[in-house]
Amino acid sequence: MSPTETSQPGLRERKKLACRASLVDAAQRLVSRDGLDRVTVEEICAEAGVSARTFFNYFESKDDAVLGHEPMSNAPEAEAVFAAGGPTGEHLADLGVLLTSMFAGREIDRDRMARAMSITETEPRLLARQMMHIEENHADMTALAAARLGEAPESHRVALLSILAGAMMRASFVRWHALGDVDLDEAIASAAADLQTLVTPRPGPG
Amino acid sequence: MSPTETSQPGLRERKKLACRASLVDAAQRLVSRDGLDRVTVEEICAEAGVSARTFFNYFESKDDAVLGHEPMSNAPEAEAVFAAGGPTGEHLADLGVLLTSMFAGREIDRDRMARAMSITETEPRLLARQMMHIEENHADMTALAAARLGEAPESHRVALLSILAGAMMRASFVRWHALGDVDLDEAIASAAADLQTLVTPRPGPG
DNA sequence: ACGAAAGTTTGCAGTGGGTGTATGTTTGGC
DNA sequence: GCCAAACATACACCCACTGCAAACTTTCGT
Repeated sequence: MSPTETSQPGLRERKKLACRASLVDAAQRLVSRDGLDRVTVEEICAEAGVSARTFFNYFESKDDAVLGHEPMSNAPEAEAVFAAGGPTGEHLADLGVLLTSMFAGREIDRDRMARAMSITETEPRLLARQMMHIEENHADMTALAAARLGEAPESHRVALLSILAGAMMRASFVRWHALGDVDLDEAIASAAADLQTLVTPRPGPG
Repeated sequence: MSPTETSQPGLRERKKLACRASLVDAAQRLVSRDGLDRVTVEEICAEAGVSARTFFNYFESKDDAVLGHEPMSNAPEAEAVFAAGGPTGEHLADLGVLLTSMFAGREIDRDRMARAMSITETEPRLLARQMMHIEENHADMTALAAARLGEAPESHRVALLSILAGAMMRASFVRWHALGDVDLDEAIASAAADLQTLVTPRPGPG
């Protein structure tokens, strides 16, 4: 048998990926059609062909399955750059660069992410869940902000920068989804730029 | 019988208020002691002396009871000022003023709010819930932002300003809780000011 | 190729949050 | 005192989610 290049990660691994993907797809399809709380986990599982118990081996909650949530990857080098004063030196722009790096590696499930955003627009609960996931990195982000500002993690300014990072993340996603088919990078960059003009004093038209 | 001035709202109303308060107190006390998901609704109800079904006549969820959540009041005049270009003309500062007005009328349950913040620090789920409540006003805030910027509600900049408002709100609460015994107004104002210096280009030390 | 070891799926039984409904019990107006 | 509206309660129920232990499947050493 010729070794297929996709079989590199082993059969077990591939099966898990497939199962996970089919659960996310089923969840998104059903919820798009019927609404978040008119779809039960059992229905999703029937659609995907696994048992309900297995569902919860993959996801902590029904909501997570709809969002297709997986823990966010971190980018050590980009974080070091940001902590050291960032590429440009301006907080907002550098925050944008940092966010971009965090999502560099995963061009895979773009459509799934887009569908999650769509559903989120009509299901506030999912938004809360998303922000909770952003918050999971709050500790890391706070450490990063402390390093960047050269202040203690308890500093008010550090907390502020950390919260700002979360807000930028959210704004970027919203914009990315609104724009339709641009790269996430562009959405992040333009959100950062617009935010900069918004908060800069005397925003004259010229 | 001399009409006591406190009996103005009627007995029924007073009883409801008392019941609600005692539920919040019981929830906060038990959760502080044992943790959010080691306390059942039944325990809270036993402590407060009401039935479990009644609990859900007051709160949509256990989490809401712990937060003591009630819908946010709006301040029409302050909103008009903000929409018209705000007192100072700078977005961040005016956002601060607006937030302050929104919380002007309720000095009542300061301690309950403080306790909710404390518990939230160790219970991420509650944070998500809080942000969801902030989000309930998202539609209003978006309309307000659109008026202020003179742009359509779908505008990117409008979305940005609206998200920024949410972030400021959160930052203010965090700061208010961290500082201990300052007024909410001061916390909001100083958060707005710090945020301004953070995002202003070339933040030199002098 | 065989079998042990490690990893996964599944059924089952249970906890607890949350809701609809039907039925008392209070409150306020008359 | 009496009636209607508001409220509390009990009961029955659905479903998300969890721990446990028994299958089953991939992997790996030999």
